[in-house]
Amino acid sequence: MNFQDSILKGIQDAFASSFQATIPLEQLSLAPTKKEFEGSYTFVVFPFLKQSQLGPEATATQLGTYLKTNVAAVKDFNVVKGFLNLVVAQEEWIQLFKQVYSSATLGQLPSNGQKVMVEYSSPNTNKPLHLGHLRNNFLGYSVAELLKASGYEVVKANLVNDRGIHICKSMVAYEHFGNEETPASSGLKGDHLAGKYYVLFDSHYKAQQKGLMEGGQSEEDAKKNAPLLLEAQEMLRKWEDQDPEVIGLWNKMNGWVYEGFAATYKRMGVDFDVTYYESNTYLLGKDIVEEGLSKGVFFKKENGSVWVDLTEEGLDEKLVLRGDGTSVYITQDMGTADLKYQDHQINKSVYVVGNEQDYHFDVLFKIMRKLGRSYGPGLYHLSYGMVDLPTGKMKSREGTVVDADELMEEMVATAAHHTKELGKIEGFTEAQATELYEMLGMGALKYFLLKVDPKKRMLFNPQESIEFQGNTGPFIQYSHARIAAILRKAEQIGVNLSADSFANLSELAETESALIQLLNDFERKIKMAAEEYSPAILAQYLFDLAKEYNRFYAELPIFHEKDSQLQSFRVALSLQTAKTIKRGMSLIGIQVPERM
RNA sequence: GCAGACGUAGUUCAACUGGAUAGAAUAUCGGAUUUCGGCUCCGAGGGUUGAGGGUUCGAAUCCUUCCGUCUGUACCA
Repeated sequence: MNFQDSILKGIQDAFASSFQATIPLEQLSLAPTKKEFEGSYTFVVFPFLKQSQLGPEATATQLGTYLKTNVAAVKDFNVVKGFLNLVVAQEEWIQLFKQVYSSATLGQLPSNGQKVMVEYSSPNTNKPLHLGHLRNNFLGYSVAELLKASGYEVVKANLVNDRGIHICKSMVAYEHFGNEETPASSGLKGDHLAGKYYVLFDSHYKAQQKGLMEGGQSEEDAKKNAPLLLEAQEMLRKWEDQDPEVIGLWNKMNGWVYEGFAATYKRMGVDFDVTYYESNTYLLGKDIVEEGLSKGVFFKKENGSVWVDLTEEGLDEKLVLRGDGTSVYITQDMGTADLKYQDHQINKSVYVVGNEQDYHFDVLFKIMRKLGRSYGPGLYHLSYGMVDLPTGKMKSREGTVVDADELMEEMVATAAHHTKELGKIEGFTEAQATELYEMLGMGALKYFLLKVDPKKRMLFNPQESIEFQGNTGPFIQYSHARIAAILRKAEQIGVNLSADSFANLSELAETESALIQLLNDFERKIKMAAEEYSPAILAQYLFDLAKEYNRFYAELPIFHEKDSQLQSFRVALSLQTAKTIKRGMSLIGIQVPERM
């Protein structure tokens, strides 16, 4: 039991003895004290005035008096209005630090026996990934890692949209204009090659429309009748009939795309335990429609189409199967939800998908719950906001998308440029330098995209994202490298790092206890970030930790400290901070260097 | 039209879920350092939390009415 728990227990006892009131422990909580006031933890008494039958100040004072005499950790207290600020005894901080310092499982909570699937990325195979996908992938990866750290067993899944009219468009264009071009012959990454033909399709399609309209057709008709579109539709039919030639081309082009994606994923540092392909799942879900009809969850209209009535839940009636018996989007999603459960017996299922699909997932989850699925309550849509550019909205058709590969390349190049300018890499081999640039460039990018609350729409500012100062990834990476330098020196001169070496320490500076307080908060933050599916919570924490460390570093000497206990303690504190930063950054997918 | 999300220093974001004088970063201005790393640290200015009303001891947060921005509302995926 650490002293926070003993303080809470003390408050509970104080209510019992001073006010004859029983308050469940869950209702009591401590907040960190604002820095303008003296103390480390604050208890807010307002909510408990009914139990105390006294005014706020009197209640707080009575509680404070009780705590000071009965709880060892509480050295002193002060009362401001209804806020009881508690000053923690120095020895308690040192005790707490020893506890944190000796933990063998830093940043890993015990298993909770639950299994969760996190589906993210989910690309289309007709074009390369862009900035929006970066947010999706970084979020998905990080949330999966956070869930793992907070005790879940995690399955990372990718559902690839590898079929449909958009893929056929790329294929049709390739047939017309491809001249047997391949990634090898063109020097293009496979996904970029497919994307090139998707764009070509669009421009030729538009030209045909224009021609038809000049020939007298309405815009609407021209869109429907353009030969290229008809060809793509015909190709989709052939694909569904398993036409060998079409399937052959489809396999060939998708193969190129997967090679391209593999390279992109590798650089992004994300991975998957399972990959689902829509070409395998798009026919699923029809049996669920039958099930829903027999359970009375769905109903049939005169033309044979099947619907679900969600008006009681505040939504509309929603189609789940067309009149001709063919599937719609949500039909296969129902099927895939069941498939995921059959394959992995998951308790929870997280979908990392943009917020333009809020309505869709609302409907899907309500249906699965109505059908009584055991995993129904565990369905969660991690809905994230769009990424805007300073120039305005991203639009693929207008060519204002930011390509993921290009952006990553640019970030790494900028990191290289910055680092060379600062000239801190003497002694690095070429390979080490390259590795460092990669770490810094990707760290800057990931941190920039993850530090914002996922739910919120965010602005991507290219200039600001590659900054190395302020609330950035490289600032935190720098802090780690700096501590690593200290640890190297400590080892060299043989500083004793065992907890015993500072056993009799009794005086701490304020920045030291503040650091301990932060270090102790690590696992709570992991838990919070996992529960809210928000890597931003952890990112913010790591920034605060790095800042607090830098303050400590600026204020107190380490190797110039004469007292060997203090010196050992400060190096140990540095070590613990480095470990925490390293582990925390890994949970948001960022690596930290030993030197930079 | 209907539904939902959002609106916080010049800018980009926080605010531990209703708590204290709304905090960081950045930019601007001023300062520090015989130290183990000047990508560091300290300080200053900068706010009617879109507007009004309500609930509460207490509201950026909850309710309500406006205003603004965005998304969704396909027998598309």
